[in-house]
Amino acid sequence: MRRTKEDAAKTREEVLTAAAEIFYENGVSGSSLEKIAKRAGVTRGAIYWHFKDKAEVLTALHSEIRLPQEAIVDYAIEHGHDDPLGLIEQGAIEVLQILAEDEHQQRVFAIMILGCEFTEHLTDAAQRIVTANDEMFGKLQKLIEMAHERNTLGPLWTVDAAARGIQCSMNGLLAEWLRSGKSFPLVDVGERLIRGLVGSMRCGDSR
Amino acid sequence: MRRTKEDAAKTREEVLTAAAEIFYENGVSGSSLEKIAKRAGVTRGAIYWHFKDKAEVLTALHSEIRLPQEAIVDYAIEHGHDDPLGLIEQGAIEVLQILAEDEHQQRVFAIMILGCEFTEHLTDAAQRIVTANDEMFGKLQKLIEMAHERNTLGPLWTVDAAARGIQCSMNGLLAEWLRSGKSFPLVDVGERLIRGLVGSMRCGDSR
DNA sequence: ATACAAACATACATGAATGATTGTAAATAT
DNA sequence: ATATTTACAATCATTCATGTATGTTTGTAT
Repeated sequence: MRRTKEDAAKTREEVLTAAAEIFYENGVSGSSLEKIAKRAGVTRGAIYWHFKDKAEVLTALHSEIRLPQEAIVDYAIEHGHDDPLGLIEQGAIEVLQILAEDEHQQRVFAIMILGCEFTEHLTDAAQRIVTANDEMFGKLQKLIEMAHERNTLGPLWTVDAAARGIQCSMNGLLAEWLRSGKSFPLVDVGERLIRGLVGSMRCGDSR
Repeated sequence: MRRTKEDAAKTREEVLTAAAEIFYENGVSGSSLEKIAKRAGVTRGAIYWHFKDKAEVLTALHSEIRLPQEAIVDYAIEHGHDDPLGLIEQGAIEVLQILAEDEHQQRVFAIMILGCEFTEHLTDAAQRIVTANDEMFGKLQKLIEMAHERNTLGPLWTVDAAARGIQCSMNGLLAEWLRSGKSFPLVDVGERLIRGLVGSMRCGDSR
């Protein structure tokens, strides 16, 4: 029964893959470790060997992927700061294109925002999303602050409102897309949405 | 112990209020009927008298409030169709102002979109939200179609993309606001967001 | 006044999920 | 070659929520 280290790592991965599927199908609280184990072709014992409990399985899934929020801003930072608003626009579109192709990321992301319960006293899993969102907001703020300093931010917008607006629209877009079962073209809608929004933030285009 | 009809209706309301609180604090699946009963000052027996099970409590909560999506479109329909885009703008802002004042609606709405799990095979509770969203999308489509026929829809947008864009942005705005613990001014951000978006949809303002 | 039904409370049975414990075969270290 | 640890499987006890069944009190109709 005892396997080599590579085998162990493989079963660990298989458990995570199975967990992503089961979580996606039944929601986190609706998924028992028994179901996950059965799907992965092991027993609960194997899961308890690799992970402390269900929460740790979720955490492991989360740490596997990068949130779109993080990716958008990283793109902007990576590509210089000549035109902050343009960078946000480009970054967002890039991220959407990548995410639209990656089914595993879609599943995990769906679990994070749809199959997980955000309550008043947050679970640590939900807390990570909140934290990532906050960080992303902070970075967005800085980028838009730069646009503001260069007088390229239209009169309709404040720095904070602009950052929130982008954050809300992007998260809402992804949430709706996943919730609707990907019933509309993500990149097409997203591109128009982000162009329209950022366009309205540019000086002279405000109204 | 037996109370009059008014007393019964009162306990029913108290159960629903307690349920909203408990669901909001612990999430739907994390809430037992025992907790709800204790909070309401009754026993589980009382809950089972008024409702079939936990799902029916949730359904009762849902049917109490109107989704913002529904309210926005109804506003537009109610106020004539001279300027469809303007009506959407006004309607959205109206709805935000009302929702920002009503704590109970906020709680129930938070339960619906954050404290509930959207899975692959949806629960009937989640299904209702999806359906309501779809209906709202259809109506939004019609409104924007009218704008399109009057040639007031900018070249950046298609009818479908515009409807999706508004839907995603509004839902995302509310979700972020609630998820962040109402950490930013909803009406202020929302007003700029919807003005910016709708502004970009108007002819001549597209880019 | 009596009979019945409404509006609950109380008690119990059931099942599911969890966490812990124990068993064990194979890999690895010595 | 032996000891030890790894990587699980199998079993078990406990908790916890649910659903149901039954009991009890009080309105209300006749």
